[in-house]
Amino acid sequence: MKQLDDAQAIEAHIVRALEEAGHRLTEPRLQLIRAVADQSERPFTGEALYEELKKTGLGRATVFRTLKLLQDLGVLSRLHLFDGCQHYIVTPHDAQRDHSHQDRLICRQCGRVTYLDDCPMSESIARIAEQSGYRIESHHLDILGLCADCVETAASNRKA
Amino acid sequence: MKQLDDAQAIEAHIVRALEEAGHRLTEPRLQLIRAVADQSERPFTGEALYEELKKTGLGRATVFRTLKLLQDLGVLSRLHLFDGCQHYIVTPHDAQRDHSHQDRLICRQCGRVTYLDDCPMSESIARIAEQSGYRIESHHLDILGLCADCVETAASNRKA
DNA sequence: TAGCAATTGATACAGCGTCTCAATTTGGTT
DNA sequence: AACCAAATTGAGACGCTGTATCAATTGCTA
Repeated sequence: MKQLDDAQAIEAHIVRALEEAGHRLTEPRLQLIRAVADQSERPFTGEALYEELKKTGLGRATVFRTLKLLQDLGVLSRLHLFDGCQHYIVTPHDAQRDHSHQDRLICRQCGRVTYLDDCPMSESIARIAEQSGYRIESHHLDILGLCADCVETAASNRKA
Repeated sequence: MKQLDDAQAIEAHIVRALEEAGHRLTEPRLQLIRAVADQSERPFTGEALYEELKKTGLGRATVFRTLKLLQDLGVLSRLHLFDGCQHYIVTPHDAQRDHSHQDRLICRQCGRVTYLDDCPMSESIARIAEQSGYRIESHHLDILGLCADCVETAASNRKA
């Protein structure tokens, strides 16, 4: 399983992606990037991020605009959970080159997201393409359950 | 690959699911179910469905309420595409018992959805659980590409 | 350091549903 | 067949998650 980099590395990486794409690194953007990098393993909503950032003066539009920009750059992804589609999360660094897919484990209790480092689908894709006639371009795999920590918590709560 | 039943079978099946769960089969619901069954292989939006059904007098709230009800019963699912999360589609009959997962092929051109009949993940799940420590409960696999028809159309357009 | 495009914030608006509530319909019951 | 209680409906207000507009501001580059 993949460990995400620390907040500082993620921040630097997002900043670089932004500048390489020819966008300006403004104060509001930097603030947002910092907030996002600090949360890198947990999904967050745009609304929650706005609530946090508006204290320092950021506007609603700026928050959502920047989220969209970072999605377009591939450094943020969206999560589609049972209770809605409004969650964002930092895309792992090396998944960004290969836009073709993402495979992740999502904890329904605490929201933690863990990325698989080797794709369990790689061997099946060719067969599925042949059987179905589809020209396959990408896929998304979300595996849902309880992470190790939450399993443990649940177990000890049951005992107590 | 799985062929969905014809519209009539789907309609009957949804009606049965509704009644078995103790809900009433009203005229508005029947109209909605018919409209949905006719579209069974294609995703549709709530808005489009409402546009169609309001001609016969259905209200907006009824349409969305019924969509939600049918989702809760498991006979409708939602699709999360690049351009949003507002698409619904009929869940294949035998995927309903086993709520634990769905595996599907989605054509980005025409929207057609095809369901896999054997889950390509079944062998990987145990290993992933072990390596990650997660207690895995379900998963969603969406494979994106072009369906056979759309591949062909694209090819003949290129020739012309 | 001046200039000008990119960016911002305020605010109105849009898409997709959901809530409220009075009126209607349903399925079961006499 | 008419009655009844509960489920359902439709109209329209509302809510959440963003987007568009536009004047004011800021960052890069000459």
